[in-house]
Amino acid sequence: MVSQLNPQQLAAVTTLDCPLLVLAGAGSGKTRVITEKIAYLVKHGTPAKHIAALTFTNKAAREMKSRVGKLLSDKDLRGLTVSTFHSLGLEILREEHAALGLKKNISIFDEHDRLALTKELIKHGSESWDIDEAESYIWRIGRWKNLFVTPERAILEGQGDAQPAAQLYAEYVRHMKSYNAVDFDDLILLPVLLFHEHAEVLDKWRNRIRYLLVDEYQDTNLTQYELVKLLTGKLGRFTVVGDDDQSIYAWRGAQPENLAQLQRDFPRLKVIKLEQNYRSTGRILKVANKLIANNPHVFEKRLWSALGYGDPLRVLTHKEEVAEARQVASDLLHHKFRHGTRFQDYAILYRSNHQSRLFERALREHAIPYFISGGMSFFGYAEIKDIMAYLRLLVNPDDDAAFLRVVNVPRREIGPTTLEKLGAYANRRHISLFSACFELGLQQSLGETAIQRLRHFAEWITDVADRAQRGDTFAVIDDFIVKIGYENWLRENSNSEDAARRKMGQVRELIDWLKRIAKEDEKEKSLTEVVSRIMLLDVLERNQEENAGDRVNLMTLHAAKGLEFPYVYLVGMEENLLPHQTSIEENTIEEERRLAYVGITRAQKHLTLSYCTHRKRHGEIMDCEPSRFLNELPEEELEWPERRALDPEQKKERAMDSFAAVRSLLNRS
DNA sequence: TTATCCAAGATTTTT
DNA sequence: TCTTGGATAA
Repeated sequence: MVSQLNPQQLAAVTTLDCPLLVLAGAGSGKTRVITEKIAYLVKHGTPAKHIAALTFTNKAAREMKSRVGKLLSDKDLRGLTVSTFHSLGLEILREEHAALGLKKNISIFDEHDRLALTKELIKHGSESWDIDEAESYIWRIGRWKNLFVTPERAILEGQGDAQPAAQLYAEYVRHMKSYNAVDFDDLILLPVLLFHEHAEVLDKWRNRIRYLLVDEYQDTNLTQYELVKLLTGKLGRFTVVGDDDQSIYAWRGAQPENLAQLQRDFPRLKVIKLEQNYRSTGRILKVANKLIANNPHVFEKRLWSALGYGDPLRVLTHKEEVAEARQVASDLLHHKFRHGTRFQDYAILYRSNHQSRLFERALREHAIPYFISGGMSFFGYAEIKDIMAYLRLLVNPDDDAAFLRVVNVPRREIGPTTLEKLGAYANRRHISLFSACFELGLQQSLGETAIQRLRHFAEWITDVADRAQRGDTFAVIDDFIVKIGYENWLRENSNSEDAARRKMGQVRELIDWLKRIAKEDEKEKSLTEVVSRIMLLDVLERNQEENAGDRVNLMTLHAAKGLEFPYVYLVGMEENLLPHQTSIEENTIEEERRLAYVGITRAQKHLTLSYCTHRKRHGEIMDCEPSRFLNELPEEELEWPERRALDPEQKKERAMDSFAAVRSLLNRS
């Protein structure tokens, strides 16, 4: 099986004596290299329990697990870690919580909880904080966490305008700790801090993970890189696989520079390039190479293919966005019938989610089945958040975010004023809202009825948590959802009976999902484990099952990374859309170019690009220019009838050409 | 405490 | 244009 690898892939798999960076171009078989390498390691004396492979998404981890499963026996696989960075972080935190001063029942705060906490802190805190800046403070705090900067350092080193955020950061950390909660960034940051401070703990983990593989390495941030360095130590027993041309998450803190940094930190680093592409035709790769050549590169790379040259790429021009959607839909349908393909062979890719609506409508008009990935997160639904908050509260009653979310849902006549006073009291005493409910001192700030209501709620939570702990956890959960009359509450708060039914369906789906997670793997999981596990999962896992069936794929370019389709439509190729307007303003064109590159390299056989000359934006019809990226593609590979001379240079060339043509005609006669 | 209206803002979103 | 959230009135 190893013999089927090409020479570069083989070298990547068998190189064990030095740290290794694999620069894997799009479609060059990087997942294959990682999975084969895990098998190779096991067969050459490293037990699976000492190997860890890290990915960014649960989906990638799942895929990798299943592929390794085909290469190794169950016995050989035992103890292998294939997980996301965040899951590994959670595992470390759970095992080492004591060293960090945390309790075992850790809550995970999502974006929403984070915002709620921040706003709460701003309201009760220093004058220098501005509630309207909440989002930007959060962004800054996240930045610091990703750059491995502690509050102390942020305060010391922060420039004047960063000071309020730095102060808030310190306060935020303090509160999170008292809630026994962590956010997504903490799942990486806290293990790193722990390893820095406790050499013996680090040793333990280094001994456990003796070989580390990292997928999509270009997407790591500084803290994640620090974690990799700590775990692998000076020996650098690792293989990281990445592609700087597919770095599209810099806006989320990813540092593609980590690729180059590796060479400086590990002088013995070996670099192997995978340049043979097994996905696309030669022509598609030529176009992609040409486009990405406009970006600066630390490592030069040139993809090639043995799959034949293929058809020219088409560029479709449309008058406006509705026409674009309709033409793409009918073009797709014609193509399907002419070539006898399946709907699932097609993908429509766009820059931003709102573009999907038009395509949905057009596909429906043509009775074409479709499937949208991404968009609304499962955890974006209020009913899911409510139930999750209840579950979190059962696991960890000190989780204030969860407490606030559900204390009055359904209505328990505990209004904002009561909560405000309770919050102020809890804040003074440095305790959670839940604990505050039981304190005698509360009588000074709150009336008797309010206190009674709060206590009643808190006691009820304690009681349910107790029962869930002792008895059949899920029976208790089913029971409390009925008990609180959640279904009725949904009915009262929905526009229609239909909507209420749908929402209740979602809740049931969540509970079923929880049950499934509790039972997966050999050992039964505790509610704590299930709840934190589910906080790290999202839409994708759910969509996984729904995606069955022969349907056209609709998704953003970000969501398309890692996927491939025989026929791809890359739509909305216009200035201000791709590249996105804000990217133009902030001058982050290179990342937009990579985004276009990712889109192009998804196509196996045929790629159609499309743009509009006019588009309605925020209700107003605007003129659109074709994307600069279209002009960067080699003209001879495109079928673009409407191509107009777009930049002055080309206009000049064009003019010269026709001038020459006329002259040669004249000369002939 | 809840319903309703109006203004503002509108990328991408692995966990 | 459409959604969301804040302010206001009942």
